[in-house]
Amino acid sequence: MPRAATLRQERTPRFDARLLSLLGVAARVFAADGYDRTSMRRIAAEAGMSLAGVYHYCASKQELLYDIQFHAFDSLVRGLRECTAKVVDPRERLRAAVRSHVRHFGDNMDALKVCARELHALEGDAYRDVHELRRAYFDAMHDIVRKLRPRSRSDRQSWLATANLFGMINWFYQWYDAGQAKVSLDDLADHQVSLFLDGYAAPRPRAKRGRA
Amino acid sequence: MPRAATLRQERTPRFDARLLSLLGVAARVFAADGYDRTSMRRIAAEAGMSLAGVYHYCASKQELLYDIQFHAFDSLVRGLRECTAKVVDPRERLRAAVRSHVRHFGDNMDALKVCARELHALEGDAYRDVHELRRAYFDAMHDIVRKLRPRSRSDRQSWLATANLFGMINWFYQWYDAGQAKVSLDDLADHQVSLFLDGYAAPRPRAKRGRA
DNA sequence: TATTGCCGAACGAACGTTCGAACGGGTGCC
DNA sequence: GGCACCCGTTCGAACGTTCGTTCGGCAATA
Repeated sequence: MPRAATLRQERTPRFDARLLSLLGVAARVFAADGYDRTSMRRIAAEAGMSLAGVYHYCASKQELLYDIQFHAFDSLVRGLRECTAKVVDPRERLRAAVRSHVRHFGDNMDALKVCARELHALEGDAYRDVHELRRAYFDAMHDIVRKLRPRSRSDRQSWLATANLFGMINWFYQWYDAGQAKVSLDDLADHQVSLFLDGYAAPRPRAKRGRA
Repeated sequence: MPRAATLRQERTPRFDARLLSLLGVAARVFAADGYDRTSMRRIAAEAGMSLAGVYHYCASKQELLYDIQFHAFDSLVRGLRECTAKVVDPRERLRAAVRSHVRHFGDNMDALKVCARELHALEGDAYRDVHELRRAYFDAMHDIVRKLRPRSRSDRQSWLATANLFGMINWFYQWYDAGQAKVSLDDLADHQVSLFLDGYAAPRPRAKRGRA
């Protein structure tokens, strides 16, 4: 399966728009019911077309899943680069990164659920492609975390911290309901950054960086 | 489906042992391939029995999943109570709780993966039962977190912190490989507790509790 | 007429589950 | 001891359903 096949070879604008809409429907149903429990017939029905009609826009069910995950991580990586490009202070870089992540997935929770749960449903090159993108995204975040404590010699500490940071900012798909949320996405991101940087027991003992 | 049906009505010791072994095989395969992608034929083969033989020990595929999740959370809740029973210091209570959690799932990663990913595969009463247990476990951990800052009026802060703590200590099934791990489970738990309590930017600014 | 968009109908495979029958070691009766 | 009988255990074979995918064809558009 070529990388992002359906997204690369350009068709008519109408075709691209319909495909994008189809991917949105597929992501929603995959997120709600799980990839394997979702039938192509269900996707077709929710997209308002026939079963065979779906196969006019994609080659297979797995390609739908691949496109969803590839697109999600691709725009995630690009968003991270843009958001942190002009920020130099390490703590503010982290805040920008987490805000980008949380906002991105909060606005598009379906894709996050699919990415978090259905990587293993991909096979062969599709798996490798998405896995590579995930790795690139992790490494970018790891770099940001590493610069928080530049004098730390061992990479293990920063690696572990990054893994746990991802735990925080990825797990929220399990409990965050964008519809009736009591906290905004930016507030959530700030909470997570402050938790990660200064901990819960001592929320603001450090005067080094003034955040009231 | 009655609560833990197959575990409650006691059969011969041989029966119970074989069922327990079957549940272990099922958890392993579910964790590796996902609940829906796993066929009963595959479970039967890995368990060394015939397809029909599996149905001698369980009523359905979903009951296998239910028993795995119920047993996991049940022993998790009980382990939490035991580990924190005699600890009074709030920080040490949290450490004991996280150690219990990480050790429990680190020794039994299959069950954690299944619990984290396959709750929605349960239906009806089975879903409600497991959901209830999860809620009870979360509430117990929330109580521990709350006592870290007793003067905090709002519950929202502690609730958010607990949710993010669960993100850390649950997400590690995504990257922790018990086989070739560079850190022990207890070290990982300590790292997570220290990260949660004091943050990454200031690893040990508090002299209150001395951990070199 | 040629191409694109789309559909109804079907195909082969795999699925979860069921059923009837066989095996094998106890138990009681002759 | 020999025998019938039961019950826990296991199995092969099948059932009905659902799945992903394909194919021939029909409108509409250019």
